[in-house]
Amino acid sequence: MAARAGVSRQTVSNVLNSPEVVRPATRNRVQLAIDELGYRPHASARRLRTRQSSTIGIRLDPVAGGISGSILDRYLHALVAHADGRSMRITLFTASDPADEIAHYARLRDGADIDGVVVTATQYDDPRIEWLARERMPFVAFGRPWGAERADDPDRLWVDVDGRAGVRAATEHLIGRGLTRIGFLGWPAGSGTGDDRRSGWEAAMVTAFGLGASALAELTIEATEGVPNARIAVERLLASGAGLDALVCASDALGLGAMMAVREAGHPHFPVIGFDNTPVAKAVGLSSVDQRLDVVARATLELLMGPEGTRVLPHGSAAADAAHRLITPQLIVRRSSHLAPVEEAGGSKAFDHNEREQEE
Amino acid sequence: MAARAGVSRQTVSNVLNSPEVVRPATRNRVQLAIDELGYRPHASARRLRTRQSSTIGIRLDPVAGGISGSILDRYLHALVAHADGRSMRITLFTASDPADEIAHYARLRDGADIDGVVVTATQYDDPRIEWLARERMPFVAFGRPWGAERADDPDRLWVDVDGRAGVRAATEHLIGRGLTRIGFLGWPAGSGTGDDRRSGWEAAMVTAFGLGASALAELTIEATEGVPNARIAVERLLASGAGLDALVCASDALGLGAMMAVREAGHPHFPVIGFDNTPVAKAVGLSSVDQRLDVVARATLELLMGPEGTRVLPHGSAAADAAHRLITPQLIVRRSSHLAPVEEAGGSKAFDHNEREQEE
DNA sequence: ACCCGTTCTTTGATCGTTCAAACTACTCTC
DNA sequence: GAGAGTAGTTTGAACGATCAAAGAACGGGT
Repeated sequence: MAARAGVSRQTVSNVLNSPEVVRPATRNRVQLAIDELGYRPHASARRLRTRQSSTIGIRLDPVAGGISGSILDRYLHALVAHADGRSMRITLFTASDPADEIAHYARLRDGADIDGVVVTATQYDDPRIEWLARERMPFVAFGRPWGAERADDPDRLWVDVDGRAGVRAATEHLIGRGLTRIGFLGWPAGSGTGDDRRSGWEAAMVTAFGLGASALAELTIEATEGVPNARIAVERLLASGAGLDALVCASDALGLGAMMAVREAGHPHFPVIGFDNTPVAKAVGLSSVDQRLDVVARATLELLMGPEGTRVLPHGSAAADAAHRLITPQLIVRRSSHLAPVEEAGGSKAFDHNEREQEE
Repeated sequence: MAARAGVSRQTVSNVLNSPEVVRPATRNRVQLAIDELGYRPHASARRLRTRQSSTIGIRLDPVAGGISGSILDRYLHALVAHADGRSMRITLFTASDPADEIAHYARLRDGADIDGVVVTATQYDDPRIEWLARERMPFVAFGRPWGAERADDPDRLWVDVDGRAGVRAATEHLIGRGLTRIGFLGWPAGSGTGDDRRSGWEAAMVTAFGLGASALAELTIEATEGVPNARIAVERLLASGAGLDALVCASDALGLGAMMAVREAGHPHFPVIGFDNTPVAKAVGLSSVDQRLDVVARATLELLMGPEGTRVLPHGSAAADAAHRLITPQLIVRRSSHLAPVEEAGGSKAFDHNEREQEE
């Protein structure tokens, strides 16, 4: 015990946890002894006494096949960095299905291993979220609850990226460059995220050109996620001779597939924009919409722990207007959308000037 | 306390930790009470008493730019899964540079937050490894210590992937298909990993065709990591009219760039093979060498905790022959290397039959 | 019956912290 | 100058598990 500074253990504890109650002179003396002896409180002892693990659990996805796998990765990185700033730690687990994941939640909570969880890859009527809410366990979902259900229930915290706004910005960027027949390559209707993104394109096209439903449908292509699917779909489209000026895509995988198809078909300047700003998009020069995962991660912790707090808030303590956060993403313009013969619109879009740096 | 089964706390503890010392009848009775009450030991209390955190720390890289970023991700996933099987948890941290990373090690160790660490992205004379060895903190490096230094020091545990063997297998696969002028697209000489991979190609070429140094040099292309760099280098090569039959590459990024260049130059069947088997390779049908990160992760824990153990072994307790593990990777053959007009060699190489499944 | 060795179970002590209450020293008030 | 109030510090207890040693139960041999 570092009571070598001639004070009691409790005073040491106070210096570390509530410095303001300790007289400055004493505080300095203790601090000096701490530095000198290199004393660090024993984390487990503290956690035992305070009944707080200061740890947040998150499931590490089994690398979701596609190239967008790195989204979670980047989000996780930002989350860990911000958590560190709040003296929180992140612990990982893996699960094979939602039921398994719930079992992990229960196990980790019962063992006082975690104070709360971050839920990713949310689905319609997600059983995990229902369970967490029922058990009154603190959590934040990355992903809105799609569908009619309680998206504004203050007991179900969530953060999400405003895909609609992002795709709208991408579309308007192309419109601003003088293009008119801008297609949308998205997933089959029915996925919340996909429909949301498409709605951004739709809004931009309707606003700019007043298109009707049939015109919009004509400009829409569907492909399930994956580079080859997109490639095939776009090849087919090109073969059918549909006159398109550009493509906005629901993901970088779709964007990459589209780009490969149009380039091979001999259109080196045909503009394509993806979504997610994955490393691959950067690598191949594909314009894309960046989710600003750093901002999302910060918002996640703000919901879970309050704006400045250093501990996880109890379930159900959020104000109605502080229970959800929708982050506006940012368009990153690269070669794939400004190589073209069309004049540069000179807008205020972000440019990616680092395009070649820091490849490892 | 679950002494509701009519026994003392210690007996409950024994049922959980050393069931063999408890009489079966008692054990069953206690187990029943445990299940019934849903009792879980308080992890922090146990950790305080046993002076073991049962936690391994690992740094989460700031997403290393390139498309190979997902390597750590997949390794991490496997590591977490295996750790769970040994009742271990993984905790993450981020660091801006080696010194910062070392500071994290010290902090986490002094706070009894971790029992050991896994070190990734190792370099020549890695300061982190020197520090860990000096402090006698348990650790395993993912990556051999390149250079002359003590690669066989039993105090410096490491696992790595045998890049040489992987590239050799890839090259031999092409040779088996009747190709002869097989080039190697690699990073500039001087990186341990890169030189190791090139040596596999060299070995295969020398064995098959008895090439000399100048012939080998003629077939070697250099590009720094990154899709565009590879693309440019290969475009240049094609323009210069060097007659090549196929390309083996040091990474998927190089492979992807090469593939884009040869496809655009009108060679849809020119075989290309990458390395790392990233999701992107899978997505675009690029043959690649898979690092078998699951095996690497298992080996990591075996070095850190012994073949079956459930706790981290003290530093320096490894036998000389159990301190390092070199994992042989596996060639995954896809369209990029077997579309060709050349006859299929009918070898025993692994095929990737899942190519389109489970894209999210 | 008695003692003895085994096998199984219980009892105190302890890990290192923080909580809650008690104590000390000092200042202020009337 | 006695009592009340306040700021700073110390003391005992507790968090919930495991360790080490002591105690109880049970057969078996003499």
